[in-house]
Amino acid sequence: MTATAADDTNEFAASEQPLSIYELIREDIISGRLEPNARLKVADLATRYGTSTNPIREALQQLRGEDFVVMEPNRGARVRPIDEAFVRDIIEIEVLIEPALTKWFCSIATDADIVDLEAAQAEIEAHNFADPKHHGELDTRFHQLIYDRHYNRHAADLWWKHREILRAISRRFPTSLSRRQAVLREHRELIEAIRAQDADKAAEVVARHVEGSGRHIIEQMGVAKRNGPRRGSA
Amino acid sequence: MTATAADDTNEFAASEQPLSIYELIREDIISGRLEPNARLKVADLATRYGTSTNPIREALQQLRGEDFVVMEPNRGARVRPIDEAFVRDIIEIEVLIEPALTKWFCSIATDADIVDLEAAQAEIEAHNFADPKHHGELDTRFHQLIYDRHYNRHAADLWWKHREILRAISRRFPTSLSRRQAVLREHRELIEAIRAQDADKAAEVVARHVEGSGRHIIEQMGVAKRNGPRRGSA
DNA sequence: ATCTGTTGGATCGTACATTATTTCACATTT
DNA sequence: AAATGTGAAATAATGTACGATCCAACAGAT
Repeated sequence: MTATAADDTNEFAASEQPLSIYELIREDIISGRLEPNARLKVADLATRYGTSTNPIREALQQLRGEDFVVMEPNRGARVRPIDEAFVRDIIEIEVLIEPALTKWFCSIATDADIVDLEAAQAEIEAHNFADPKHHGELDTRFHQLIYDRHYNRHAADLWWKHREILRAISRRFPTSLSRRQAVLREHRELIEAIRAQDADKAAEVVARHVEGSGRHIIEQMGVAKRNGPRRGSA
Repeated sequence: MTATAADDTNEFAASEQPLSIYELIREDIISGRLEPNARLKVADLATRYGTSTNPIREALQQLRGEDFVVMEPNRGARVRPIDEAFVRDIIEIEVLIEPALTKWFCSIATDADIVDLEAAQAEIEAHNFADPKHHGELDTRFHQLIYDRHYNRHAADLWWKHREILRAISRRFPTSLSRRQAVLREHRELIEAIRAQDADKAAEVVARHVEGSGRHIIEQMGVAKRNGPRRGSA
């Protein structure tokens, strides 16, 4: 799979080839334009994307296979509702996988790779969390440098899929100041560990990084829920 | 062995509702009736399952999302070809996930759970690898006792999916005598570790178990390839 | 107020049209 | 004459339209 359409925000999308219906719906789910638990009527989507219903149905089935959509017989499809438990489940898997991927990267990293990582990190620090969405893209690119060339495509794809889901969520929440500091610190620690060829240290840092990221997202979700869905004044 | 497509679903005959097209195709892929890399023409499948093409197309899309089939634009679908690298990738992920699941099981296992595990193990030993397919079912049930109640549904589902793929492959190969011994020994070790509440030991045993299982499958695949490519419908 | 028949809407299955690809005969070239 | 390029027909995937079926909400009657 390896959908390498990572950094394009489908605005200049028409330049290459028209994205498939599947990709369009997927992007709309990840970006939040189609909200979690939103009903997905094939007729509506057909008019929305200017096609007939059959491509919509097939795209939804594929998305169901990827767990982005849930379907009940004769009752249609909905965007997968994402709750704290779901995020926790994904994070627990990533805490296992990402350190393993990182360890291998340590054994093949070159000077050029270190330079790339430092450049990506510099961009993150320069941007300094100004825009949550853009930060998400930069942060994804940073970690992608480490995982993308891994020989285990299955594991890398799994990371990517989880990453997109998490990005879709964290996009809606602010990043606390303490979390920002931790992110920057852990990234720097990670680069240092890789440079020092200390695979165990790098794995430990990544595990802590993922764990902390997940905890932060879950906390933000809890805050958002306590403050009530929409309906601001209290 | 020709055909016998009809009676192969006997074990689940109690199921009242007719299986969906998706489930039928999926079963045919896992059971090997649809061979790896086989071309999947919607028209053929439509006549095969006695329906029109649309349900077939949607089922294939879902299976694509689950990575059971691969599709190229305008060139149709094929059963995912499974090679050694693919198995290795899955095993590497399982080596990470299964120990973690097992550790948690240690903390919640009851006497009744131990009894169930021993009963499942007794069945495996009684059967003694007489029929590869049946052994696969028994072995799956053994491990399922450990993973099925885990709170992390995502991880458990991932295990189940990988398990089905591996079962589909190993079903075609014999189990070497040394591997058989190892399987039984490791299962007993695992039960003992759980009984002794030694989570680390249990995790270590499981990691070794998965690793060995994967290595064995990959070796068998290599043997099969050297002994000449399969006869088959192409 | 609960139950039942009706109605509206959406999903699901079938048939057909369109578009792309593969195949194979045939002509051209070396 | 063998090899290769061309093009038309066959084959199969993709898209569109429509009828059948199922479910949910609602109106009216007991």
